Amino acid sequence: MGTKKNYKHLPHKTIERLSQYRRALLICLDNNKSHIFSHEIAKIQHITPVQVRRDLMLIGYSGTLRKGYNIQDLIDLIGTIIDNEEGLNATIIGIGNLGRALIKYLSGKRHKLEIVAGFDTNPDKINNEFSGIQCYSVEQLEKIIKDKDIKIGIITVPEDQTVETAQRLVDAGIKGILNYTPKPVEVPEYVYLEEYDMITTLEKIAFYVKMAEDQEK
Amino acid sequence: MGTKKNYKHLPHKTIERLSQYRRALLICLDNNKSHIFSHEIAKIQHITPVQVRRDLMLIGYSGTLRKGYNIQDLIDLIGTIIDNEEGLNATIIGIGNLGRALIKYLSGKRHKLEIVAGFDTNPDKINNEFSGIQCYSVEQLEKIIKDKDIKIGIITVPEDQTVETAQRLVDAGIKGILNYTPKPVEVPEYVYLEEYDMITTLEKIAFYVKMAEDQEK
DNA sequence: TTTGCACTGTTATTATTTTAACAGTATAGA
DNA sequence: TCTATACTGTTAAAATAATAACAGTGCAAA
Repeated sequence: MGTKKNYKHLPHKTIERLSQYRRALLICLDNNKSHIFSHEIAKIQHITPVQVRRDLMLIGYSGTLRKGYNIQDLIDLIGTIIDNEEGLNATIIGIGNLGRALIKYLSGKRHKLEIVAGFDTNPDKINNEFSGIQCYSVEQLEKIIKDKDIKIGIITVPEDQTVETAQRLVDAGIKGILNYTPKPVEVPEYVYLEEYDMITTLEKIAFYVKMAEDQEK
Repeated sequence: MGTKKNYKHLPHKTIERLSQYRRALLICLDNNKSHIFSHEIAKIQHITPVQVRRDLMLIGYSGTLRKGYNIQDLIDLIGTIIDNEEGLNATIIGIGNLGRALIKYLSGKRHKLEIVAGFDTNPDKINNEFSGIQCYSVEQLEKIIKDKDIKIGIITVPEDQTVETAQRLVDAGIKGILNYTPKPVEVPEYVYLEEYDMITTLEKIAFYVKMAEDQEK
């Protein structure tokens, strides 16, 4: 009777926060802390302690009264929930400034989630390494994705190549796409798609800054 | 009785979508379309037509039956809502790969929201231009922010400089901060803060890819 | 040993966001 | 001129997410 927790029904927001909790916990671990209180996590994440406790309740983790949560245990548990046990390989298509920033930042950070290849059309970049990641010609996209069992594709190509790139990724059997270009793409429902346009975030901030200023008057 | 719409109470999610609608509308405008249906916008944004119509209702915009929404008018209206009439200046601190990617992408895209300066500590970068944006020494941060009336700061510095950078921005009188580093910061409540960690997005995708795979079995 | 305190864990409530239902209407075609 | 169609706009309902309320508990100080 495998009564393994059914993490499938965790709220989307909780998933995001679990990732953020882990990030914070890893920092605390580096600082030689062994336990942490819900209100400490909450402060780092700019949320309430209740929300932290509620999230942890949902994943079935119990802390110790007056001592808080064991940091290492919690990191491990979050890992079993959001990480793929066998690891998951990702690739970045478009080794421009953004692509290189991502490679540099992501590589080596999470051993269950690795960037294993980059792609570009520029001959100066092809066959070079960036932060230890090999850059291939996009012509080899399908082959490398298959060979290296890549499941997630991060699109950082110039806007006019976005749609074609996404299509090739889908055809190559990719399961998740993160599109950092401002051009929206369409994918079959079996591919998980996340689109992030930096200008949207910026405009949102601008809106609330404006609102705050109007308030003052 | 200035019954100007009170956009202050628009849902957060609607604000985000308005920015995205405008992005999509601008593309359609380039393609010489004059009108667009709610279901067309919806398809681009991967949402339902109902949600589009509801958002537009909230901002008080009316389309034409059987003709849809006038693209230019809608772009203009969204502009009056999310843009600051006098424009809003922003700056990027940290002209590494990510900073340069942002400058290149954002500069010239929205005339009411401009990157007007960059900052770095590297002497090779200081006093150079990147995509037309002047890079200054961080030593001049406070002065330039005041002189150029900068309201929004985008942090793309190395992780260990995040907290100090945020503090200086706050002290310099910045009103909104977008933190792209993985290190969370604290700001007073009068500063609007948005934090974005790319690894969170990626881990979220990994989670749902994993879920989909588990499903198959 | 008792009382207050500082935590966790859970249920209940409220707020927010999305989705559904449907009323209204101009156009096109019969 | 009647009817079906293809839209918009609005209200109602449902789903999701956040917050509040509070019960439980063990330590610590008196």
